[in-house]
Amino acid sequence: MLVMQSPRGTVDILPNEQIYWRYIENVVRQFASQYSYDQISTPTFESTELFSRSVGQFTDIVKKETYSFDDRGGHSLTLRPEGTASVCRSYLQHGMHNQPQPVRLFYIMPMYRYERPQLGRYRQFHQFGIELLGDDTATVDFEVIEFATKIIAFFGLKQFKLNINSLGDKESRNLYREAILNYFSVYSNNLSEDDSRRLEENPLRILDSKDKYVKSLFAKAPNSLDYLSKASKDRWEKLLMYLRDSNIEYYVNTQLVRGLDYYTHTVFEFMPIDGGSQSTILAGGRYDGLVQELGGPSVPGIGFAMGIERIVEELKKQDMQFEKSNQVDVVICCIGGEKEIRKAVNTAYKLRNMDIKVILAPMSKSIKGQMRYAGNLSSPYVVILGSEEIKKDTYILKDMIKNEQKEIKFEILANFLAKECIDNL
RNA sequence: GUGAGCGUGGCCAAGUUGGUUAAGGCGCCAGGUUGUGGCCCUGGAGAUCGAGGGUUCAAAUCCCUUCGCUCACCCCA
Repeated sequence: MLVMQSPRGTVDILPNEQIYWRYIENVVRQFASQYSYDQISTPTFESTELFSRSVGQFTDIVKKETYSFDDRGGHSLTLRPEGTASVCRSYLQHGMHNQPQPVRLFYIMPMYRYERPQLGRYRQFHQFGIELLGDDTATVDFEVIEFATKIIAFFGLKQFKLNINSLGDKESRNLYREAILNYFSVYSNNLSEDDSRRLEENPLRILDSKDKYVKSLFAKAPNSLDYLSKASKDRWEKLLMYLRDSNIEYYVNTQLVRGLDYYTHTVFEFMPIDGGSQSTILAGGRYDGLVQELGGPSVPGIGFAMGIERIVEELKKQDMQFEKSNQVDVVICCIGGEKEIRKAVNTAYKLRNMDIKVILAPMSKSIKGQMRYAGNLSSPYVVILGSEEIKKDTYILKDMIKNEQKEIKFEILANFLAKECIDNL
């Protein structure tokens, strides 16, 4: 039946879905503008090395989820699995560290991850994200979190709660990693395959485990906040203070660790209270070592990414009313032959010059078929042209809602339509 | 990558102890007298039952393979 279909994990965004996308994009752009973020777009593919150096070559994302290939020149390229690394690369490449700091950027771009598809999880998906580079004070941690909070609230996603945690700087993070490793190693014989693997490769990830036994161990497990250096602890407390001052609701979740290696200090995530699996809708954090890791100066950064497909899913649940964006004003129907059609074509041309949204009904159909077509488009008006009208140089204007029609001259028709359709511009 | 469920015309779907032309609804198209939509009536197009192979006299219904979707893991936005 279907000889060709879109590759696994990819979807067509059909006309009736576009409305959600346009809406989200508009909202997001408005927020970006309010917070003074400028848009950046980076290439769909980058040198593979960019991601292994930033995201981390031992993370699952890089290890088993990238779309990588060699180009004809033998360079290994990778479809970007996330946006932060690319933005940092661009920041460096174009010397944005020489601009007044911090630099605020946002993006809306497709991302690629080779994963098993599920609802809300695709191989090509889209993210809106912001990055703030060149300021390491807690004030911008607050700003970024505030931005995220406002956007989530704007979309009416009340069931999503802000979870935050601090991983500390590199040193604190390493100390903590050590502590986790020691603590769980004691129980290593009882760990599942997945969990022992995690413990070996990326100990912090074990805090994400859904295993009941492992979860029971969390209670007495080392707490990341206890391993923060003085400076880390200080910024963490400031951030919480700022949040409290603004009455931004947050939940300190010391089990919150992220899957990308570059995160330091603040990490946060919007998760639903009754968490399903593909349920995180927005997540981010600070990445102070990243730019340097890419060969640049030591530039701190913080940002977040929001999954647009996941927002769309949520909006669909809300039963939102959108205006039909492509509503035509007038459909022109013909009764007769070439002469009538010729005049109809020219009439459409003249009305379009006045910015009226007008289309011809399909001329191969009978008048009944043409009217049905106009009805299906819920066109508020129909103009009918027949031999009688040609003779008198008049037009029949039918109001499809009131079910009334009158025969008028072009001037009157044009003036009327111009007036009626003015708010559709 | 692991485990489970599902896959019938554009959409929603009946039908599975294997057996004549694979229901129905929506949508689409055309008519219901000569130049007009929406309601109603009538008719029509459209499915090699996801694909490939096998078992059988006979399969949408059984078996195998494969593709896709969904769910739980893994992971993550």
